[in-house]
Amino acid sequence: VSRPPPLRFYRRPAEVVARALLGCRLVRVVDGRRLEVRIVETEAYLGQPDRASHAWAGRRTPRNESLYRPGGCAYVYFVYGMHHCLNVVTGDETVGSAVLIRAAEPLAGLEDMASHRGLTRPPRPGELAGGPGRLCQALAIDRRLDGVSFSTGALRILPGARIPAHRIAIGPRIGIDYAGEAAGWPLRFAIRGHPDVSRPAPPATPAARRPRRGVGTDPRPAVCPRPGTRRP
DNA sequence: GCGTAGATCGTCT
DNA sequence: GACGATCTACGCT
Repeated sequence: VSRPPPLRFYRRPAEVVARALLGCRLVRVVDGRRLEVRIVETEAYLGQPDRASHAWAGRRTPRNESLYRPGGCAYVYFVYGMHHCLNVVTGDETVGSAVLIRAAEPLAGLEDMASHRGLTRPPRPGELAGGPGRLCQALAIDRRLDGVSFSTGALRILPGARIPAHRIAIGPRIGIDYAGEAAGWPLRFAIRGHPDVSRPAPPATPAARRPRRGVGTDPRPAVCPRPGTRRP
């Protein structure tokens, strides 16, 4: 009944796609078994102008080659000697931009996901796919899926409920303190208050804001390039 | 609840 | 030879 989004869905600026992917479903077929999750947290990486991006300053190596493909395919990389991270490539093949899938809500195949994660006891909220490394482990995603299309095959994206703006929390990205000015850019998107989000979301209204860690509390300047512009 | 350390290796300098 | 777009266990409050 629901088909993959058209390729033009992906061939837009990364921050637009990052927001649009919230609520979409991710379907993984492995060993003939179907695993399904709903995307609840994403981060945009803008490519050349973005110091946190693997394509910063036009960097291009065998590892990140998939970033320089047209939007709509996967970029999977290996970090910290033990974890994989899944990205959705965005824009056209000159940009090097992508969206990191940070967290998802398990919908189907939870037993298999728990098994992939090495869990014996019942999973607590966020324990199966709350975090980029956990998500990849739960869905058995590794470098073998680097470059595959999200429209066909073993890893698909399907449309989901559109998340209204007031349900979306926006803040700086996680784990990129080395990125200078880009570290403060508001490129992390999450469904506000969702239990599977990898870190706390801010209060619903600015008036209710209290000192707290998480999306929306970083004091650094929130400035990032507008789509199509460049920055030194 | 919070902060910190250690794991572990592909990749690029 | 250094360093991660991370996760977990552990110690302390």
